Amino acid sequence: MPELPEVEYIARSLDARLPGQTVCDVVVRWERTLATHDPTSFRSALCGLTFQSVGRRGKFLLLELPPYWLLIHLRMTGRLYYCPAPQPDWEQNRHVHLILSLDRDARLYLHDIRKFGRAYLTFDPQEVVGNLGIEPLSPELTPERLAQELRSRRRQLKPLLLDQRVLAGLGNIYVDEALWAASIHPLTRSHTLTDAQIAELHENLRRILRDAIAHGGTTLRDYRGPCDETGQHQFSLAVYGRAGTPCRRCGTLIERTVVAQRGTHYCPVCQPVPTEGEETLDEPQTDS
DNA sequence: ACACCCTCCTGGAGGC
DNA sequence: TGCCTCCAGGAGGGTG
Repeated sequence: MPELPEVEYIARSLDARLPGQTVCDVVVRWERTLATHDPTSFRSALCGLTFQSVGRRGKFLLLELPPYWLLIHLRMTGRLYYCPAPQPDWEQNRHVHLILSLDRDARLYLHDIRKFGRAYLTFDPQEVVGNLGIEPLSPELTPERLAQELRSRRRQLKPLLLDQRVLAGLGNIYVDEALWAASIHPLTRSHTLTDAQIAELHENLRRILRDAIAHGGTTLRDYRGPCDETGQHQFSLAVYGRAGTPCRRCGTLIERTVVAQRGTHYCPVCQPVPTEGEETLDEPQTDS
């Protein structure tokens, strides 16, 4: 499932290929892929436009096609595949829902087994990504800013970190990895973290995201880069998908549980369950 | 404010 | 071998 590192890798790869290319034709095979248009208006809006740049915001790909922006969210199983010539296998693939024909017969395919991915065509990207929180790798995300985001809420840490309105781009894999690296239990209440824990979380979160980008992302099953390449970060995972295997730090078997309807992987020794005492101490006031 | 559940989807895995 | 059921989960919506 593409999260920040995978989307960042895809954006960089496409930014080296798409700028200067003009859209010659558009084929929509699954209408609901289009979040903002019907196939006819989508096609007539895009045809003749030229790519200017490709970037990322959270888990959204931002494809600049003046005067429009084409925003793509890959959700669970979405893939973008670029090739300099039409590929019969891809043209006929039943999971290809969108095909852009470019200059010199190049192709950009949107492939999505579960059909959750969405494409948004807009003049103003803020209409789509305006509610996203801070970028985890931005210089603005200092330990102090992270502390402010965490302490202004009283939520379980895992669902908070997954909330795109707070931090933009984190998904299930990297949240589990970051919490393990910082030795924090996923159910810990956000306002109970110490300065030291927040510093650990800040540092490890950013390190893991940078490593994963450098590794071309994590390929567990479906993820591929725009040239069909797999990522390599799956070999560096400490907890995600490792239930029943030894913790890389202490040797205890990694456990899997469910938090906020999401599979959650952690080390029961390195990430001890937060004690109830902290919370009751912190909120002694009761309703009257 | 926050937790919880449902919906969208399909392929893969497990049970028998 | 084959059929059936369950499960994974990002995001948005509704409910309590």
